[in-house]
Amino acid sequence: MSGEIDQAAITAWARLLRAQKVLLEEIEAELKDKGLPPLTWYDVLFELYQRPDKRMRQFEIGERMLLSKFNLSRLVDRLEKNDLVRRDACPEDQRGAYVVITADGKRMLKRMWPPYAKALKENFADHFSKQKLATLSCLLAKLS
Amino acid sequence: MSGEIDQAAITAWARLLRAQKVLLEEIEAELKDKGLPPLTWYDVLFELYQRPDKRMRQFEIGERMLLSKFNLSRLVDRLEKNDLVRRDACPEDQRGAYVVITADGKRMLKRMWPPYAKALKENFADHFSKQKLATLSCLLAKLS
DNA sequence: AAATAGTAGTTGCAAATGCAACTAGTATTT
DNA sequence: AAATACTAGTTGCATTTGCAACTACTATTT
Repeated sequence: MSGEIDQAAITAWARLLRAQKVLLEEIEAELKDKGLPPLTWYDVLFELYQRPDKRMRQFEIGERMLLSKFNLSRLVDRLEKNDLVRRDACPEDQRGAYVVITADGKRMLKRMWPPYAKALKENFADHFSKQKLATLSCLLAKLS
Repeated sequence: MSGEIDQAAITAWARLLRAQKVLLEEIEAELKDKGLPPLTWYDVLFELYQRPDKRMRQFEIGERMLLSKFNLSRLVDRLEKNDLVRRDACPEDQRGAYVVITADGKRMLKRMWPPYAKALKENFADHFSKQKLATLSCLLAKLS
């Protein structure tokens, strides 16, 4: 509310930036090490998997993942090329299509989770008590 | 320490990811809107500016900013092309050079700060009390 | 002091990202 | 029902990132 920004805020921001960067790199490295695709693929597949009908419109994925439509368009291309998703006709709106997770996609999700979880645990979860995790989570929620 | 990763940890991680993404986008948008270069440029310039002699070896910048040497090499190219830094000879080690911030570089730093600070304040600092900021900062510190 | 290993930085190439312009369909206005 | 505005998604192009191979120098071994 006041004019100036606090030094404490800058420090916190710097740490947030750094923490996330390190963590992301660890996770990506772990996935790559196992010959698996990048984290973004997991995110898309997981979003789809969560849905009762295992499908979403592209723009819905974009909203959830905060991804621009042009990038998403090509990300879905890549997933499709690897048979992890399929584009199904969308009778309700002929402009777009449903992105549907395939059997291969579900398998990939299962294969990606263990290394993802491992990296997350070692580099993130294990550094906090349950109590502190809750606090952190609660604080970060204020930003969304 | 235990085998499984906690749901609370996953949620916290998801929020961290999301918060940082939104924030970064806001900041970059603010800079772009003012016709200014990306945040990474600010970071390099600031690292240099902080030094008593206003210069650093490339690998030092890389260590501080967690940037790979090849990306850094080209980032410095871009900065140099815009006269924001200079590469000075390094007599102690002929393999590399000193990256030095120029007068233009310092000016750019000053121009970039207000929009950066504004975005940071509005999208981050203003959402927290001093107390909560300290807590957040302290928690994030555990990850470095 | 020659040989070997290691480090700093660059460069070519492939993949990913960001942007603007575009196509094609939907919704709203008149 | 024609015209206009809007939305979903794609594509071409420029910039950026990531990787591997490379050059050039420094440090360590023998």
